[in-house]
Amino acid sequence: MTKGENMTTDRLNILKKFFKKNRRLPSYSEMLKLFGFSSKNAVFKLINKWVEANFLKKENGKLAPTSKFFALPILGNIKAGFPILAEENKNYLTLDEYLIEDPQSSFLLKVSGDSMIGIGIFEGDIVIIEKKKEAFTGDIVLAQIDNEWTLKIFKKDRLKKIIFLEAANPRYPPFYPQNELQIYGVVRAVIRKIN
Amino acid sequence: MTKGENMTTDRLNILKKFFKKNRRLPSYSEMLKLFGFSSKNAVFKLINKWVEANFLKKENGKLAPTSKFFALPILGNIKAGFPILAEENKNYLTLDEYLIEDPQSSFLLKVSGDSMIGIGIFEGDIVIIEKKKEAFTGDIVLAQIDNEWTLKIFKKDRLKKIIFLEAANPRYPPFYPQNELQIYGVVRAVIRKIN
DNA sequence: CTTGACAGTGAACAAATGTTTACTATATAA
DNA sequence: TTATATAGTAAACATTTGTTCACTGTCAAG
Repeated sequence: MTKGENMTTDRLNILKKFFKKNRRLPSYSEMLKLFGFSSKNAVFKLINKWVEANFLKKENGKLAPTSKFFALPILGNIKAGFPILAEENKNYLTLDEYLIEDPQSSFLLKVSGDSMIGIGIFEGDIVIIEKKKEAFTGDIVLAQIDNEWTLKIFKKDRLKKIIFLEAANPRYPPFYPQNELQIYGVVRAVIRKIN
Repeated sequence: MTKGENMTTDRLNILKKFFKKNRRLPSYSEMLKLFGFSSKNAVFKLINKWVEANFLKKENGKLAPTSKFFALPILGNIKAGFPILAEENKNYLTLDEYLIEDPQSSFLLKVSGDSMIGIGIFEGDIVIIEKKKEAFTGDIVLAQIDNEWTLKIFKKDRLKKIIFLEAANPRYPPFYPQNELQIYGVVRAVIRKIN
């Protein structure tokens, strides 16, 4: 990596920090100060490099970050050979884009209880739930049972045409609803923050 | 909720979709078309309402979304009483902001293997790793053992002054490093996408 | 009714925007 | 050495920006 490349990566990081803080890109005049230039044309050329490198894009004459701008590098399998930390073979992932397909119909839920430990959902975890009223066998659903809310595994016995809810913890028995069953959504992702 | 409020929420959703797609806010002229106005002043007034409602903010005369703009509602405990889906008592959370404190020193890793199933980290999960070379007892670390990469629990026996790595799976024995131990980072979050 | 708030139109405008052009200095490669 | 690409300065400019002011129609409350 040459001196110049280091320079532009540094500046790209400055730009990323600005966006993280302000949730927008700075204007060219703001970048002047940000990068320590004294000519807007210097900014102009720098921006165009980033556009070519696909960190930014211009449409309608407006500047915007690309997905690459935000993305974290995702490294392959843990068990892959030695050079997993190498610069090559990188993939990128933006968490929000990866996890939340439709923000309108999604919400988060903080899990309490241990009814789902069998499939790795623990107390304190956050689950992303997509609002919907139907589910398929195997879906983890948010349902209302006896005026209480729970996460359970939705099961449908096709032969017997019976619907029931199962916990992922042997200590809890399966639940067979008497009448209709209120399903509010299905779990699309599990998130656990450590520390 | 009145007709008017519905109107503005609809338009806010249009704005959110625009941002999700373009990663920037539209200009007032773009909003003209977006919202179906024919006067920029209509946009101006609408924007100011959203600024007051803290969905957007203006600084330096520049418009930007707030954290509230992106955030998903987070609903309280599953076992909480009936009205957990009510509009009140809402909290909001932005995933990227919540999960990634320092994007510069973080990367993602796709987990393979079952050495961590005991603490709910499964094959296919994605872990967010913060690059660092030191760890505390109990940290889940990414370490290099015998030219192979693994996630293990870092343990320090204070009395014996011994460092060792533990799997969260009884099938794997603890690892006692002969010489020095290469630690590359510690796991800060676990993410599992379902479906 | 009247009144006032609300939602929007339309035009005008200073300020800021991104772009272009011409030029300089520095470093790299032939 | 010469040539050439790179990184930046400086000034000029059309276009677009967000804002302001004056005005209109509509609807609900007193």
